[in-house]
Amino acid sequence: MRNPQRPVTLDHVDRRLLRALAGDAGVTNKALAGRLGLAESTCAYRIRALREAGVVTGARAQLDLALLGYPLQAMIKVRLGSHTMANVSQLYDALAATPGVLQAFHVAGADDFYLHVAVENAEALRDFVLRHVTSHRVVRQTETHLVFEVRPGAGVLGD
Amino acid sequence: MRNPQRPVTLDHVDRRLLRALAGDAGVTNKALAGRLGLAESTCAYRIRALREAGVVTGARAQLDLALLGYPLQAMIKVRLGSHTMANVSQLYDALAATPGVLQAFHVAGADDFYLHVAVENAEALRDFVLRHVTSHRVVRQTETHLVFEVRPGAGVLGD
DNA sequence: TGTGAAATATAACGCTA
DNA sequence: TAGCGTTATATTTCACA
Repeated sequence: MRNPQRPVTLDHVDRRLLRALAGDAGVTNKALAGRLGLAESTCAYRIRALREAGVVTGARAQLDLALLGYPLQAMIKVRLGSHTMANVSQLYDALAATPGVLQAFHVAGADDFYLHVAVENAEALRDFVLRHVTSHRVVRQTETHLVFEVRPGAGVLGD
Repeated sequence: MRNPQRPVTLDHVDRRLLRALAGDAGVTNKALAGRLGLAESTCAYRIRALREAGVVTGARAQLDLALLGYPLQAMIKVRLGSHTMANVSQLYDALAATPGVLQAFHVAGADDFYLHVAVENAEALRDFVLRHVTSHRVVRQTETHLVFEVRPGAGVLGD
């Protein structure tokens, strides 16, 4: 690991490696090396270096949420009535830890949090909001928007 | 692969496997089997079955965006002036493919898209909005909110 | 960059409950 | 049907030249 504040300098090969790994972390070193025209040993070395530098922080499996029985997604905007540090961070912890929450964004503006959630159906969504969001005293208002679709973006390195 | 519409039935072991893989896709089969108390052959078999069932769709490396030089994140709400199918899907394609976009949400409500983006600094954020969002004719209005922090949620399986 | 040894993954098999 | 243990083969990883 390195100083997490100072940006790392990457060359073109690093960028291509990161792009490839961001798209498919399961790719084998052999395949990657072949695709980029590197020796396998070199490719493995650079990937390890990127990991040790902290640029690659881990890998997560992507799940088909609909197949798992959670075909409905929503974005829930949460607005607080009180913004003491303790209130905000405690609620943030609680919301992020609630099953069904895919991501919790703490944002600036009129709303405080955006919760991206996946649920079984409309009824489960209503229950989620009532039981796990508005049930917190500090929550003053919520606004729930159905998510038609989520797409992975090009990312900071482009595609 | 299976019929992508019909939910799969998972037992408790499958759930634990998916939770583990969602948190760290890089874990070795040996370690996973040991942790869950399975034979390595059984563990490998079940993981492959989950993959073939389409439950696990892939794996993505997580990058430290600040270390890469993109320490600033924002959520940009995008509202269109015309909602023909062609307009919407074409803009969606263009926005998702724009470098800097981490995720693009197509949502119901007054706003049409939420763009989660990462940029170098405030100036880059302004340029992003002007050059890649409001430059599209069909975009009527945008609203940009700084993202203080993003947390991975517990996910549909809990943590 | 290349090499080689150790660790690991993969896939197939038969056996069992 | 699912789990287990065992094979053999392929692949990855890592230290070193």
